[in-house]
Amino acid sequence: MTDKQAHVTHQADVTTNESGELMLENQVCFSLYSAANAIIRAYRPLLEAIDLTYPQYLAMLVLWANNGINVKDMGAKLHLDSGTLTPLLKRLETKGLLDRKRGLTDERVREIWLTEAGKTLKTQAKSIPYTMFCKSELPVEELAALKATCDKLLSNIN
Amino acid sequence: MTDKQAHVTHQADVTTNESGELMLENQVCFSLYSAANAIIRAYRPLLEAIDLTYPQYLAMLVLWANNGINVKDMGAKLHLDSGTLTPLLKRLETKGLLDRKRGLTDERVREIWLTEAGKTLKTQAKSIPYTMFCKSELPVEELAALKATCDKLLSNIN
DNA sequence: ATAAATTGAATTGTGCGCAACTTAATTGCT
DNA sequence: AGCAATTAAGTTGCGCACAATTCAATTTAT
Repeated sequence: MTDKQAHVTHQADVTTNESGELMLENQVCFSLYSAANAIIRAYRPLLEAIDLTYPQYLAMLVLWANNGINVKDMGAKLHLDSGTLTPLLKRLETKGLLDRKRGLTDERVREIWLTEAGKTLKTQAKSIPYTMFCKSELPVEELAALKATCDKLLSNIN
Repeated sequence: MTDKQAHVTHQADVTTNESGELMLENQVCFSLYSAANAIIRAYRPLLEAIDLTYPQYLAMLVLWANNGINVKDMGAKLHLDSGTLTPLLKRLETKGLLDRKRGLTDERVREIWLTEAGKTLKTQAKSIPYTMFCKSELPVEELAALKATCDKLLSNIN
């Protein structure tokens, strides 16, 4: 969306906004999109050291806190569906970090259990958040505000 | 990175931070990543009406303001490389929205020129930013702050 | 009890992002 | 002029995201 559109909210015909509403430079969404890409790019060298991609790292974060979680619940936490998670989890299984077991009471669900290697990896991942914090070169307060706005945006949009 | 890490900056061993530094819920980057995905998801129904994806829409925004731009300069504006842009621009060419012409003075460069259909599409795209602004349900000031922080983050990280 | 509806996961297909590499054109150097 | 270095774009390959669909297991309604 375009920045500083308050005056637009008072007119029916948005397209008459002459002050460059279709200019890339004014679009909040583009900034968000580019920043998210840049963040993932910045994570890459850190995650290569433990042979994970950023989405794989997120899945491991969920597992480190919720070992044995199923695909649906992990998807709810990560805002991702089985179309993304199933192949991702298969790759992590191939790496030997987890096992994908069928639920005992319900054959449909897949429970994801960390292997010892998967549990051990947590130690090596501990330094990553602080390294990223340093790379950002932003004050904690601004990062907190950024997170709060992103969380609001996410819940408003869904 | 993890939220509220100020106290961590004063200690050498980051891994001793016991207060959940590896918890998904505290990670600014995850919020940013999820919000960016959600934004693109929210654009989709609007862009389907004009048969564009979000990255294709961004390329069209660049062209509407800079007709005849080359791939390298477009990449600089969008923070994307030729590996992403070449196939994307080929798809837009297939749709009949642009022509990819060789530079006259330098045979290496590709100049991207809008067709009449490509120029015409701008009219239909004009209402999109305001629709997205409404979907966000956030005050203009907060969106402006979000954009400012994202822009800073992007330039600090690169 | 059984047919219908729902649910959890997997599959298929498309389009990014990006690293790594290739190709061809241009520029710089001597 | 001639050759090395650089540059712009394209290609290849991998891993997401996600819509759409499929399939099997479970739940529900009758």
